[in-house]
Parts: sequence; C-alpha cells; structure tokens
Amino acid sequence: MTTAETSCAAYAPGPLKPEVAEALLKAAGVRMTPQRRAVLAVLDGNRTHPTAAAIVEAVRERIGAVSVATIYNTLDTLARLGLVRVLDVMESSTHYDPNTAPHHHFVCRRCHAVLDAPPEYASRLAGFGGHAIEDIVFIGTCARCGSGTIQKKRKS
Amino acid sequence: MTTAETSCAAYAPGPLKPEVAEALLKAAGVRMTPQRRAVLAVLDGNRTHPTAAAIVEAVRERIGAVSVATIYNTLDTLARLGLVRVLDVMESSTHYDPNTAPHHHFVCRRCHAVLDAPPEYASRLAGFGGHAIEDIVFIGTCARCGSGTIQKKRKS
DNA sequence: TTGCATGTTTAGAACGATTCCAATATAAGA
DNA sequence: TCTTATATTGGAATCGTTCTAAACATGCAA
Repeated sequence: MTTAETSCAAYAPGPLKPEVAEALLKAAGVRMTPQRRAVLAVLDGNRTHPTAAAIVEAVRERIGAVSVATIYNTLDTLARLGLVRVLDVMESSTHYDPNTAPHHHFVCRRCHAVLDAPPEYASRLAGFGGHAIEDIVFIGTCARCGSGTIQKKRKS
Repeated sequence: MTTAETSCAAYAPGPLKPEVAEALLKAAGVRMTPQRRAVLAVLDGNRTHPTAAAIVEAVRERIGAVSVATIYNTLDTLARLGLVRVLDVMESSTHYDPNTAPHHHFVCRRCHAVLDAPPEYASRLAGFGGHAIEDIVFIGTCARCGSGTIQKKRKS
C-alpha cells in the first residue's frame, strides 16, 4: 500500500474499536470470525483509505492466508452495517467530457448520471493543507432519483 | 448509454467542432482518420459524459465496426491534446474508510493518495438543481507532489 | 458438552473495463 | 505514385471485482 499520512485529519475513532464492533456485529446477527476480526483490526484507526488489495495484504500479514472474496464480503458487510464508508466514484467506468472549460461534476449514486455543476461552483473553494484543488466531484442523489419517480440502477 | 439530460449546463461549444478539431490535430501532427472523425462527431456538443463503451456504440452506429482499442487510443490522443477531459476518480480501485463521521476527501492525481478534507469543508456547499449532495471529492495535486520533491506515479 | 442449522470461507472461474501486442492497412507528404 | 510513419485491428492479457459451489466453523439450543 502506498504510505500516505494524512495532514488534515477529520478523524474520529469510529465504531471499529474491536469490542464495540463485535457488539454491533452480534446485534446484527453477524458472526465473528478470525477473518472479520482481522479486517476490523486493520481498519481500526486506519487513516490511509486503503484499497481492498491493501486490506488483503494487511490481513495476510496478521493471520496468514485469506481469500480476496472474504475480504470483499467482509467489507460489504461492514459497509452495510455502516461501519465503513465505500469511496468509489464513477462506478468503475471512466467518463469523457468534451467540454474543456473549467467546471465541476455531480455524480448520482442511483442512476449513475454524470451532470455538470453550475459555473458558480467553479472557484468557490481554495486548496487546503497545501493541496491544489483542480476538480471537484459532488456525489449524491440527483433530482430525478430523489423525487421518487423514475430511477434506474445497475448491479444489485 | 444511460440517457441523462443535464439540467445545469456549464457547456461551451468547445474545440471539438469538426473543422477546428481537424486543424488542431493536423497542427499536432496527428492524422485524420474516419474513426477519429467519428469520435469527434460523437463528442461534439455531447453533454452526457459518455463512457468509452457508449462512445464505441455511437461510433459503430455511424461508421460500422470499430475496435475498442481504437476508441481508447483516440480518446487518449484527444485527452493528450486537451480536447476532452477524462473523468476518472479513485484510479479504478475502490477505497475504504473506517471513519464514518461526515467528511469529504481529496485525491491526488499524481500519487493517488486519498486524504481527508478538513471538517470546515463539510457543509460549505448546498445542493443545486434539486440534486442532493452527500459527498464531495476534491481532485488535484497534493502538497507533497506539488512541492516538486518526492512523487510516485503508476501507469505510464 | 455436543449437535446442528445457518452463516462463512475458500479457490477458482467468470466478468467487465482497459491495455497490450503484432500484423495489417492507410494518410498524406515528396 | 511511392514511401513510410502512423493508425487500426482482433485477440490475448491484465486488473479489480463478483460469482459459485463445496467445505467449514460459529454459536444457539438441547
């Protein structure tokens, strides 16, 4: 995993502390296994926003062999329980924009539409911590999907 | 392709107008081919932020068979010339964050680090056009990479 | 403590997006 | 027209992720 310490930490020790997590899992009728314990341990206090591959590697250092399927399953479970946030934008496909004028984008979590953000959002935010912001992607639920009418989704 | 009309259009008819584009390509020593012409035609004025697959489909409707490799090559070329913007965040890997407290993220284009944005960025922006914003991803060059010292990249 | 039903793990196959490759074809300047 | 650098092509290869069916283990109940 690429070591990347965070400078600006909006970090609060979440509900992944072993004991707390175990209680939550139990309450949700989810069984505790060595693999899950290891994933929880790897994530607890982790500020590096690891990928699944990085988690697999870290878990293997801890308990030896694990199947990547298990890691994905566990991460899905934790995400479903609200214990981890999944950071995935663009739904695994790159999109192309012929409009090269500076502007930002909005991505709908439900229908996966990519929309232009209005121009006034262009220069509203400066960088922070010495990081230069070039683009901004807003993620959420678009008006169509949010209004409860038509909505199309992919995957399950 | 998912039809998704934009409500907020920050759209300016860019340099993809056939004549203009051809001149630019020629100036860059890039040959004009039927395939490239078709890609340009598909993108010109296109506000749907299509994926490569959608572009392949549209180009096929126009000129018949094309290899997907050609589409990717062409898109790379156009991107290199600054004629299209590539919208890809997260570098094709999902990242996981155990910190479930509301906060946003910064992704470095160079080293692909994912950093937390400071809390004051959390509620600075409201939705627009009826779209509900749930998360924001800032993309740019992080302090370490920007300062011209260490910097690691993947891919070419 | 043991038994057991159900939830989990696993390896590997399958998948979708993208890139790579080597062979063939073609744009466009001389 | 000839030449040659540049493009296109199909298919194989790669990467991240999901699926599948079989083997396994957790934890409640007896």
